[in-house]
Amino acid sequence: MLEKSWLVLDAFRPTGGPLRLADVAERCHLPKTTAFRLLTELTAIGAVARRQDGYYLGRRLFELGCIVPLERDLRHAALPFMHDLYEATHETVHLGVRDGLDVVYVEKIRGQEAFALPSRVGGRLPLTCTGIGKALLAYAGPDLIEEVLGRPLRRLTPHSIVDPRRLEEAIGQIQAAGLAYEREEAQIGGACIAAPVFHEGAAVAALSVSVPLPRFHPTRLAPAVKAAALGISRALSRPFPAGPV
Amino acid sequence: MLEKSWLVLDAFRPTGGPLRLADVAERCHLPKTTAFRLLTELTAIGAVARRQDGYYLGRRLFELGCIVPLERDLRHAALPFMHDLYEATHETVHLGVRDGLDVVYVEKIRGQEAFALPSRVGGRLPLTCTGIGKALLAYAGPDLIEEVLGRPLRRLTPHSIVDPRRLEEAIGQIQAAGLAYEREEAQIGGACIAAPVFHEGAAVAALSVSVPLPRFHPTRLAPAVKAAALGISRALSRPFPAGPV
DNA sequence: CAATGCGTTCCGTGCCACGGAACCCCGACC
DNA sequence: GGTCGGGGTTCCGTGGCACGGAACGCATTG
Repeated sequence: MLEKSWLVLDAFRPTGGPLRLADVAERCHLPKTTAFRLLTELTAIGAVARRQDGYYLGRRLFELGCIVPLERDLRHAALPFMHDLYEATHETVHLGVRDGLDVVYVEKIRGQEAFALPSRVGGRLPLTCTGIGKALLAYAGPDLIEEVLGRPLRRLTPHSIVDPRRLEEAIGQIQAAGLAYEREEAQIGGACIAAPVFHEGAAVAALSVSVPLPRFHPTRLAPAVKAAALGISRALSRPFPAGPV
Repeated sequence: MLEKSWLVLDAFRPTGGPLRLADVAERCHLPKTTAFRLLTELTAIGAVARRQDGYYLGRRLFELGCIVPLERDLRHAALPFMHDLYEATHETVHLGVRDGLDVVYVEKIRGQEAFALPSRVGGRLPLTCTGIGKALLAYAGPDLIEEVLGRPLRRLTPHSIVDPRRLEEAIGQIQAAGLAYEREEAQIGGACIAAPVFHEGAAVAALSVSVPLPRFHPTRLAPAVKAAALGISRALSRPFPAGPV
């Protein structure tokens, strides 16, 4: 039952709803009755909310989601530096972590002249198609790099890197410079520059600034991104205040 | 099983972990074996993560929590205005909604000289002890006001309003001015000013600026808070872009 | 009116959630 | 070194309940 209930919750990706009973049943490949039963229970629990137009993910998920410690602690450390970076650039600032072969976006400050980006907090994109992902990959160690190079590379745009040799080359450059660049690999018309954030010698996250391509001036952005990432790394090496603020 | 599993997840409030098996069992009043079984399954699902020092809430909750639509849509609309307000004041900016008799904090931008506040995103505080809560209450309609006034009022500090007559008076003032003030009711040494955010004639959220008391100048803050809240209300009356950004 | 599609209820069946007891491991203490 | 206690893990009999097909109720459409 438990596994099925999470299947149901996942059916609400990526928008959180609204879904009708029949939609949920179909997405989960569950009998209608089972889906109904699960939705009813999840609604009682608060993990799902029912409105006139259908079911939505519910507040209880929001409340628990906010206290997931990894992401919470990382956000806590990173947000001041991200705000500084945002104030310096007024462009979209992202913080992401690696989970398997994906970037999971942990925080995002949208730029003033925001353009549509495929990223969202809590969302995932392939490591190999994004600045953050490549920065994380470059410092993830030889085993993971090997693994990634040994698989078909995913493509988000015609510019996405799908040639393992190109990727290997890019990784080398990232390792040399401590910075990752991305041009239209995740989004046509978009570019970004990313730097890894370290904790106890490992790259636990990466920080990026995303820009429309015509406005992309790497040499101008690089020092600010690097400084902010370094600031976060330093903040992460200090102990956290105990308990909730 | 489903209900018990959410009991287990709630055992991780408010910090998200670390908890040992025995802690979880005790908090949930469940037999150790049951708690172990549930934790093991939740770990397999990704809702809980196990580390050397114990169990934590897991990433899957984070990912789903980010797409809970009410909070997501409200954040999306409010964040630009909150950033503007933050840039104008450099103080802590909150956005909260009402759930039952609580404020649930939906977003928070921490001030540069942050001081410890009891609020956190995804957390709850009593309506009657906070600026946001009082703003929400004032526009929640007579039934809820009656209900709240008819119950013992909760206290967070010695300054918290626990006299129904005082609260009623405060509500009247908020309704007259369209602004709620709070002085040391939620936190000794803290103050804030809050304004409601409307959507289709109802106060669906409220926005506040929180300040250490010595720095609290309501007349200076009021126009900015009110303008930002109005901006959010306006943004909420416009249709949203469909799907994830 | 009939058909269709939506959600909801009913209930027989067999799956599995439950949890006490036993077990294993490790660290602390005598 | 042996014992104890506390942490977690495994085992398995039992009865609780998850499951889902079928039936039902309602609204809409042709």
